[in-house]
Amino acid sequence: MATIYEVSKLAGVSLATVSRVINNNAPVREATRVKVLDAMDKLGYHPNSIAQSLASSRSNSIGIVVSELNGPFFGTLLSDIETAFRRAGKHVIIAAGHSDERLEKESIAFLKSRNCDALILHVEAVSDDYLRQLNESGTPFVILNRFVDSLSDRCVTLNNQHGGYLATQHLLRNGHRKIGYISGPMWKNDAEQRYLGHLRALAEYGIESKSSLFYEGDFHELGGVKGVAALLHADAEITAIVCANDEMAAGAVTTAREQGLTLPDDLSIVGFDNVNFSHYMYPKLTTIDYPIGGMGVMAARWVLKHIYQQKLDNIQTVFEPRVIERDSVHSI
Amino acid sequence: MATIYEVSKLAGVSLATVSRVINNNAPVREATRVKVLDAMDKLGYHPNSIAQSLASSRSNSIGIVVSELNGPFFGTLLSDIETAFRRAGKHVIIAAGHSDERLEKESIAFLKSRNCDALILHVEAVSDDYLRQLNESGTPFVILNRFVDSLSDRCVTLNNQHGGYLATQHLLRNGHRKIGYISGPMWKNDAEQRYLGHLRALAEYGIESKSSLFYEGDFHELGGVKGVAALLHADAEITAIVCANDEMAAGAVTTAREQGLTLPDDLSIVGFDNVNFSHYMYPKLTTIDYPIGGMGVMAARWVLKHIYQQKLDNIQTVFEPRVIERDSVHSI
DNA sequence: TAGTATTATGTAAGCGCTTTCATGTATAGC
DNA sequence: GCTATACATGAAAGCGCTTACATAATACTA
Repeated sequence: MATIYEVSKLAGVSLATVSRVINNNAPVREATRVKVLDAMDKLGYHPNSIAQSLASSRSNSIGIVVSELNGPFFGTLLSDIETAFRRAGKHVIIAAGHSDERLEKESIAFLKSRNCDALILHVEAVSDDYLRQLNESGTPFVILNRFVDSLSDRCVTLNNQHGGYLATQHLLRNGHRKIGYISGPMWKNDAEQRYLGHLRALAEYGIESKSSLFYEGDFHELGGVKGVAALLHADAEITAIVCANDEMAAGAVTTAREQGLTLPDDLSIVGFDNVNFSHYMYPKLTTIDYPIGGMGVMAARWVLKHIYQQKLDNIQTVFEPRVIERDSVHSI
Repeated sequence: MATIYEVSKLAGVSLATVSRVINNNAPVREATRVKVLDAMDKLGYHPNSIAQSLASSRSNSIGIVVSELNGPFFGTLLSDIETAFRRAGKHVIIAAGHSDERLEKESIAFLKSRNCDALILHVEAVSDDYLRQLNESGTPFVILNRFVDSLSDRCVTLNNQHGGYLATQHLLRNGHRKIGYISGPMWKNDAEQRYLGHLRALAEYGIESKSSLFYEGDFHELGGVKGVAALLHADAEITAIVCANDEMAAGAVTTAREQGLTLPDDLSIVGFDNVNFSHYMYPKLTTIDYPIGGMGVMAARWVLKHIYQQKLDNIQTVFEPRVIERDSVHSI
């Protein structure tokens, strides 16, 4: 592998000059630039990014921690983030936190030891305090889907409460009054917020919430499976269920059908996230759109702007959900 | 950030000794080691991985190129690869090739410029020759889901042909004789192999293949949608369709139902890949299992063994598919 | 106990770049 | 034509490590 030294030799200039044309960060006479470019070409030279990083203390890498690498939700997120960064010549290093405090911390430590210039964090288990502390420690980061006081400018969030509100409102508007709710784990902020939105919609229609209509699931298929079973058992007159994410909705649909119900006639279901399989389902799932890709891109833009000094405007930090009407809600 | 120099100062030893305890690659007296460890602890020292890489010309990073970052298939793959490497203290850099020759080459170039110690490639558009050439160029790599002559020891593949055979055989065994086939793009090796397997099964039952029963799709939902439409139109007596992947199967199911068919009674469908949403479908999809996670892990083991000298045995290079029976096939 | 083999540690030369500072060369203003 | 100013280039000192190679300390042999 050719080095900058050989290029400078061939071009008859100094190392510094070659470096300048590589980085294009200082004036170089056109003729010189051409000489250098030619030499690089002739040698098939590519800068050694490791050496660049060491000398400039910039790794051009961004660490991402998400809960899971698989799953439709994070796939979309990662895909869009990667595209945004690669376009800028940066690369991403990805680690999975598995919604576990220890693993999340480990992932962050790992990424820091990798000299990432910045981190994008979708973490659920670590505390706000930990994040505030991390903020002191040097490595800049932006937080996805979570609002942390005093770090608000680095948080890219969805208005989860409004999403929960919309889901239930949609059912209410379609005439449903006995509405079950299958929640995510309530210790997760987004799960809590979505539920709060649900309650707000109920309240607006003067409907009182009953604990028999609530089931705390796990954000996975199984939660939906157990959830419908429990809900239907507790109150046979339920006509609709909102599931706090699409995976649980998938489990709910399957189980409801297995119990002999026809969907959506006997039971309406609305999901949350608008994950890509939601329209492969039958009936096609009515759900709340979570613009996760756009949020990822926005996080990337934040990094590009604040860390790499690209002049970008309009960093949007709060995103709004909206309902995607498909076939899983029956009007009564 | 503390450096090795400060550690050596505090511990009262030389840089070299500190390096030795970090890397644990040369004898150090126990007392000395303890002194050094203490000093590191006191200073909160973490080695700078960039500097380590530069000095050792080892980046401890592995580049992965896949077609897409989203999609259930690659999610599983990436997840398992990441886990395997992180356990070994390595990290992965991911790039998307989008099944496009230029983008795939670009991704590879990008990863090489990032000084990856090795690459794991799931590429479809670049030629075998390009890969052989790449092999000369220095950066070692392993190829996923593709067999390249003269690089066979670096190829981790699925027996796609056998998969195609199994899919059709399953239908045949259930009494179907008029079987449509929705293929992936035939220029893709796996699509071709699966189709070959299909033909073989047909031949075994003495059934002649008809072009009216074949549709070349795109491996995406749309391919399935158009595929059923075309097939049903060409031959109304079709009783079953094999789709060369689950996404097309999803499109096929939806469209068939929209055309008024009851599944699986009127039409049986089998997919391929056993992607995670395939059992969220209705009817739950009978499909061919593609052990993509295991294959990814095997690729990782190859790298660990050959590049990082871990002593690992049993690198399996060919994986076998198997049928996953669910509810989308009707016996006649 | 001298002599040799081992083990433990230190010295210093890089790895391939970036960047500050100094120097040199054109251009402009008068 | 001469100084002031901007532009262009080079020299050299790192960035924080690893790793020969050299040397010192210890163990083993006869």
